[in-house]
Amino acid sequence: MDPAAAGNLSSSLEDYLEAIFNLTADGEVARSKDIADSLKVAKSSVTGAIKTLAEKKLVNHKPYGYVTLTPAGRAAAQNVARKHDIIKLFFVNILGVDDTLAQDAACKAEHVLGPDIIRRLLDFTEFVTTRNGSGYNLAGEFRKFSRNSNTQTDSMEAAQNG
Amino acid sequence: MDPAAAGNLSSSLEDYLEAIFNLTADGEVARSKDIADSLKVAKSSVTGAIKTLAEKKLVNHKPYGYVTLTPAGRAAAQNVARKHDIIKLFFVNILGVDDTLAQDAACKAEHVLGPDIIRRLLDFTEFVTTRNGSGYNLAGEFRKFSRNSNTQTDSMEAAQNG
DNA sequence: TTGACAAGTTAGGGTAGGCTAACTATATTA
DNA sequence: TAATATAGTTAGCCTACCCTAACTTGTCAA
Repeated sequence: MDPAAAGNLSSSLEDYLEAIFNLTADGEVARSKDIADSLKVAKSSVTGAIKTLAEKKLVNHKPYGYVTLTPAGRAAAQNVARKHDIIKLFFVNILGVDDTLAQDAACKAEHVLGPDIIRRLLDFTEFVTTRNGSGYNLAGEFRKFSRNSNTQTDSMEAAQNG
Repeated sequence: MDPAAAGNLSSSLEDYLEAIFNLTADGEVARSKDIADSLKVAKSSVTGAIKTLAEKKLVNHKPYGYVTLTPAGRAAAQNVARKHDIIKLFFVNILGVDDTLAQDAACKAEHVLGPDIIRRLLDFTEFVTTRNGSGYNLAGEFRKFSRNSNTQTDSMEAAQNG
């Protein structure tokens, strides 16, 4: 897991890596077409990204063949995927965000939150969940609290949502 | 506050708007040089961004003059600044993140979190703070919980931090 | 085994955003 | 008021991504 290569990845390249990771999770190989579909980009964009990732030794690829992650690529992808899961879990389980929205937001936030904040977010979610087991349902109480304080601002927020 | 103009701003343009907002907060005018300094970009990059923002009617500007926000620009900037504050407050007051790190992370996250999540984050911070007032210090308890579970992973995270 | 269709690549172009260097305008100050 | 320093602009270049269109390769079924 070469830190020099995986350390400075753009959001875009992290997305490609994550997509390959998800596509190959069940032992399948990733094909260019599937990557394009899952990221909703053109096939040629995938070719370009794969080329860049291959130069960084994060994926294995020979022309017209499928794509697999190198150990370094797998580590980097796993790191992104882990961030994604932690963020989404916090959004859904603690904040009570709708699953789809949480998914979308996690896809973006995963590229901007560093390891310190991610660790704390994970710990916090675990902390609240643990306390929850020991009698008091903090997330549930927050749900009630939240419902009361937000009724008339929703339409204005919906208009801003992107 | 024209939603068509302010709705599709890039992270970069939001940063410029926010910088102008902060520079003009105390009734001062914003000068190109100051914007460049605060965003750590070249003067010519500011000129280009200002031109784009002026086309979108978000700033007032005449060549070699200073820059002010239009009502629409002020609304958009305020929205970004508000997001920033809410995210940072959550990081610092709830997660116990260091101020500088929280500031940096908020600068990035403010561009990717939508209004629904921002509202919930604000509510949640308020909820925890309110409960805190009524006897139980949740954030403080989390601080203790967090300290115990993280001692040996820190060096590895420091290496990844960017 | 050979078309035909699907998958992948290449070529070329567009936008956004950054940079440096050189120029122009403004402000300061001797 | 003229010289100089600072601020702002312009021109030109670069990188990162994305796109479409056209071409090449691979594969599967008749």
